[in-house]
Amino acid sequence: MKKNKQGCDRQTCLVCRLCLKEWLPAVQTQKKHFDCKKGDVLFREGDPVTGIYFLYKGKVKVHKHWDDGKELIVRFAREGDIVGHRGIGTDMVYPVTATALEPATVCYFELDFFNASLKVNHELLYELMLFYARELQEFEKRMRNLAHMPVKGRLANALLTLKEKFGYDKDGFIAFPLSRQDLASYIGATYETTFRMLNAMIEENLVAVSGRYITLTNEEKLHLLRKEPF
Amino acid sequence: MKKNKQGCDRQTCLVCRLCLKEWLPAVQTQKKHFDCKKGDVLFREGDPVTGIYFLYKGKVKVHKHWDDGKELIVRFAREGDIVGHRGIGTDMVYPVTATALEPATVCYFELDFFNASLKVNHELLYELMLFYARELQEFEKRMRNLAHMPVKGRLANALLTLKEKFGYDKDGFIAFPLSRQDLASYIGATYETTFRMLNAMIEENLVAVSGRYITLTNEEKLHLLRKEPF
DNA sequence: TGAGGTGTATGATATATATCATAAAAATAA
DNA sequence: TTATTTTTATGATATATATCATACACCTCA
Repeated sequence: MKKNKQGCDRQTCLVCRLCLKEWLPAVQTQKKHFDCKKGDVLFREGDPVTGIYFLYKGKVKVHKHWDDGKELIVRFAREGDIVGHRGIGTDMVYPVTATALEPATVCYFELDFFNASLKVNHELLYELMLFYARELQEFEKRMRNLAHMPVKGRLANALLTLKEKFGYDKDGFIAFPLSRQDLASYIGATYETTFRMLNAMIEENLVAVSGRYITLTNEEKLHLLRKEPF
Repeated sequence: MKKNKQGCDRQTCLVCRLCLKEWLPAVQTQKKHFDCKKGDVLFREGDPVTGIYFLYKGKVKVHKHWDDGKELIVRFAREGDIVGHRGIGTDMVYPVTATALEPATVCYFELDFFNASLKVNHELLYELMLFYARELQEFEKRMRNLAHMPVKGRLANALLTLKEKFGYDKDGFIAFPLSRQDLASYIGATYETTFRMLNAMIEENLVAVSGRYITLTNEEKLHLLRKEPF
């Protein structure tokens, strides 16, 4: 991960978008930019929290480890998304690791400055609060699914969610390519089971796959697989 | 759930504690109080969000349902805790149900007033944001545990957490009595497995049980069961 | 150009956990 | 008090999912 000199367009991240214009000059001087290549780690679980990142370009996975080799992917982030906010509010160590899935550029704020920004910019603080609130809702749902929904349903659900969140690319595939392993870690299952389930879904013509690219060919049936309790 | 006339001590909930003193008179006129008895539902999953609750007295479980009969208990709340904040920020329907585990009294704010309070009271908003942040961290951890940790570990972990959070009562039991079923729903397992695991832990002298009251007799070994990856 | 890693692909087997069935005990209601 | 529901208690069985083992295709990098 090395310093980037070009900087950003000053309108991608929450801070640029929601701070008072009087505060923006401070933002410009404090903000740092970094480039990282595929596989680079922005921060690692257990590291002391130094600051907050905003993804300016590229894709990142945020994951939590277990027992060396196993992981749970907590979230996928893309352009504009905040990363590292999980470090706020507690132990001052990141509870997760963030790894670039492709070459990426990030905006970075040191923690003190970010906190100062929150104190000064009510709107920013409010949006951040809402962001947390929405994430919390999403996680509780995923958690219930993990507890009660079978792997196939979780997979269907994950694919629908990815499609809703990232849309299709020009070739008609979900604009977020994923290795089978990452898909498995995201739904909280092993590689093998995920692989088999995905194959089953291909057989049933629910999805079609080209390498790491996936597309949904029967959304209705996929919806049935993630049937809600009510 | 019926109206309570006595009111509260004006220092238990976040709103009372963190609002500007100029705002407190408004708080006093807007705040409503309710009494509810064991089993009463404060709000139900799917209900439109009308407001925010603070527990003034008693204990409440916050749970999410699946497939009629199955549930996941998302959180236990006691005096001073906020309940219903999960309704903020999205669909405007509660994503969870809140049920009293014993007779309880709650302070209630209509959503509009609560939002106005957030706009006016920076400190309140900041604390709420931090609260969400901490909850999010906790949930991600629980989610990873759900994905990778066996039931026994999750049970050990839950008991340790409950003890840390609620402490012991005067008889030396965790000050939060729970039915086996609720314990099971909390760790995301069936009643039967939870029951057997708890029995195993009693055999091994890790815990002791008296009805719905539990105490930890060997915390060290319990800690080993929830061994962290690093 | 080969070597070594990483992701893909499948079958065989093990096992943790859910499910089903049933009953006693305890709490709550009538 | 009896009646009825809820909670506790256990055994037998089923099954979803993990684990283990192995092979091949495909990058990439030295």
